[in-house]
Amino acid sequence: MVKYKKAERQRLLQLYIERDPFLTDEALAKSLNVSIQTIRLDRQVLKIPELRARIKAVAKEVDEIKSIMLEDIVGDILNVKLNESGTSVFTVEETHVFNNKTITRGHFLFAQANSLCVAMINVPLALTKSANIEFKKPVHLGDRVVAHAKVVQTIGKIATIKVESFVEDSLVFVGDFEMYFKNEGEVE
Amino acid sequence: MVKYKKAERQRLLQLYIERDPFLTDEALAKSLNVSIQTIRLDRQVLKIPELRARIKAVAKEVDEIKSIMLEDIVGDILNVKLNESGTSVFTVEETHVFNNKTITRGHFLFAQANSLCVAMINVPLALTKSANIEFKKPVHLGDRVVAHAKVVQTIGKIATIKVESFVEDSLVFVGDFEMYFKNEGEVE
DNA sequence: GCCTCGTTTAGTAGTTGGTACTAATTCAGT
DNA sequence: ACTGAATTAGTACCAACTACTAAACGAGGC
Repeated sequence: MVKYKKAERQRLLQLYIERDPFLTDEALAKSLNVSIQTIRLDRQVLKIPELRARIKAVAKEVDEIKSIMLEDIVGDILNVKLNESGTSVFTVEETHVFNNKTITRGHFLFAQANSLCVAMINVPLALTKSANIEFKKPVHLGDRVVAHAKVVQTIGKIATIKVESFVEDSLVFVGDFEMYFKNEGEVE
Repeated sequence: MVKYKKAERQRLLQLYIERDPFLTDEALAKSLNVSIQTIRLDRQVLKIPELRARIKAVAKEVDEIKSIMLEDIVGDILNVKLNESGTSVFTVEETHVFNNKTITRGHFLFAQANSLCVAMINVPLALTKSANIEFKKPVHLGDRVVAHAKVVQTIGKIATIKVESFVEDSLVFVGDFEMYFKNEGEVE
């Protein structure tokens, strides 16, 4: 039942809402031991939006994240000549780097290359059979990674694709991918 | 300005809300060319909650999704003997498979193996230098993938790790990873 | 003591996006 | 033309606010 001073109360308010954006003014008023009006004044000066707006913002964020996660593709694919060549651009964001570091986790570079290979094969479903990859240089937060892929050969149901990824002019990743053409309804 | 029949309208209603949960009854009423009351009756029979509840439900997913995405690790890592061996378990969910198919996108299997290799190296930051991987069999939605990793040799700043991933007793993925020990503050 | 200014609280009206309900109207099929 | 289902209209109520005015409180200065 402590009464905080204005500054401390506003600091706590901010903290509480950051920790749990689902708190109503009423709940906040009770836990900070002031009236609802005070909470509203505080929110106003701190420019914290109301509960519904906060929830909406969180939900919008989730939507974006989900749509990114549900994509088959990592990176934006450009200039695909089916069964020939293709290019993909991928910009490294916070979610792609190691915690509190700036170096990109390798599997995103692999995923970009792999996605590009899948997209270049003109069949309903192409699966990666094998890959031989090399990480040439660390890639950092904010880097724009451009992957170039070329089909080297196609024998029967297997295509061999060479991928080279660059940040600016420096080679960061190379990979040889063997892609397998899977027919619809095929038994595995 | 078409008026749909009841069944068709309710089908569309469901579809619209699934595609965009942020639609108000008013907006839905306009696009389906009926009154707000009809939309509310429809929602009631279809057991679709109101806008705020829908948004809230979406927002509540945030913690799970975010924590999954912000993790450095794909899969749960068990039994790690540093610089020796390790095991990781990864269950394939909807987000990991190709759209409307059941086959896992290869880069998640790679990511699992790669994450496990990173976790097994007892330095502040281990980077993948190269990998030689093979996808032996397609992995499906719901499959529980167990990856076993063994350090084969360590020479200087490079460790070689062999990873084998299984679904039940069948080998689905093998990979040889070269991991590079990155010292703190090292220039790249 | 009293005065004052900043802070807090109280109270009112209005908003959004609903629920829950009743009653009236429209439409479709016989 | 009638009937039952479907639709629309209308009302009261709710949560969680915004925006505003006004009153009460409280600590420091003279």
